[in-house]
Amino acid sequence: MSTNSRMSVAVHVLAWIAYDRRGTDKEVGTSERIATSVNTNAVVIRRTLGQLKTAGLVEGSRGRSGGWQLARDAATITLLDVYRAVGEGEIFALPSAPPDPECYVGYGIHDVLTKTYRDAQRALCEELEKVTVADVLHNALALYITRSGH
Amino acid sequence: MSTNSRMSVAVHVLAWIAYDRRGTDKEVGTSERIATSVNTNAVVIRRTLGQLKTAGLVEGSRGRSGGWQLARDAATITLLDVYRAVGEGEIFALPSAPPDPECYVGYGIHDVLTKTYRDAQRALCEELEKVTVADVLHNALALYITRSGH
DNA sequence: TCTAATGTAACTGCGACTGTTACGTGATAA
DNA sequence: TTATCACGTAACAGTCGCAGTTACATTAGA
Repeated sequence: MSTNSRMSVAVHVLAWIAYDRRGTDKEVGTSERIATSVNTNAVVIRRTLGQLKTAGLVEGSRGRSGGWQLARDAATITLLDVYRAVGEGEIFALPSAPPDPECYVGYGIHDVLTKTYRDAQRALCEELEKVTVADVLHNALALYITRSGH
Repeated sequence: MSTNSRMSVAVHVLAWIAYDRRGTDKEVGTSERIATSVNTNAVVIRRTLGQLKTAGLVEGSRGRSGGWQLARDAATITLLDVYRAVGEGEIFALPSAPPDPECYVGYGIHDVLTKTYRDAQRALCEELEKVTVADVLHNALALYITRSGH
């Protein structure tokens, strides 16, 4: 499957912002700094942040000392929110060319598949809804502490 | 998301083969005939059938009067079998470039995401497992009868 | 007003998928 | 035995989406 990594980038970005940096020299979350952690280009981060902003998950301010903040508490942002924010659509695609309507099977197959896919995707979304950005951040930090020896 | 339509094509193909054509002039299921119903090229169908064959879902015979048959009863082939047969991989991808290991968040984020994705995908697979090729065929035929007036 | 950050257009490179042609291989009907 | 028919697969083109990058306008605080 040829999926994209926007979901992963978005969650990383949100977890990064959620991490409390008060008292450090990197207090302000800029696209440049976030890009360093994600290891990509700042424009990629800004594109993702634009989607998260449209979805009401983050707030950005321009100009000097601008940057990004969460619009809601990290514990209230689920991965389903993120999934929808980054515009992830259908997991399964129907062929671009419609099937032969004269064929007994072809006539209704697309409608049947559409319904089946919808059910499957609902199950996926319910699972994503169980996990919040705060969970992800917590688990990531736990790994940092237990594994890296810092 | 930029998914492919292999899953849809594969299910269509299996449902087409599962449909009982005894007594008709189209008794033998060839890639050419199946392609007509799916409205695509026969080679595309053969590629898909090759994967289904490898997975043990269909059996093909070559030569004159060759064609395709199901290797198992349609009621025992689930959409999860198909999903695996066509080599659908991960729904969500991680970025190709690894995150910054020096960053508190970047250090463990990929492992956390991987686990979360696995849980979500498991839920999806469980849903696909509930539906069989026989179900799809049955529902598609029902639509043909109730809607088309045939 | 200088500086630093966002917002976005535009372009490139890359890879995956679909569709197509072509041809070799295998098996059977005649 | 041979002609026919269907699979198996390589090879190629066209399309599309994503990721990365550069460039520049816009915005707003120090």
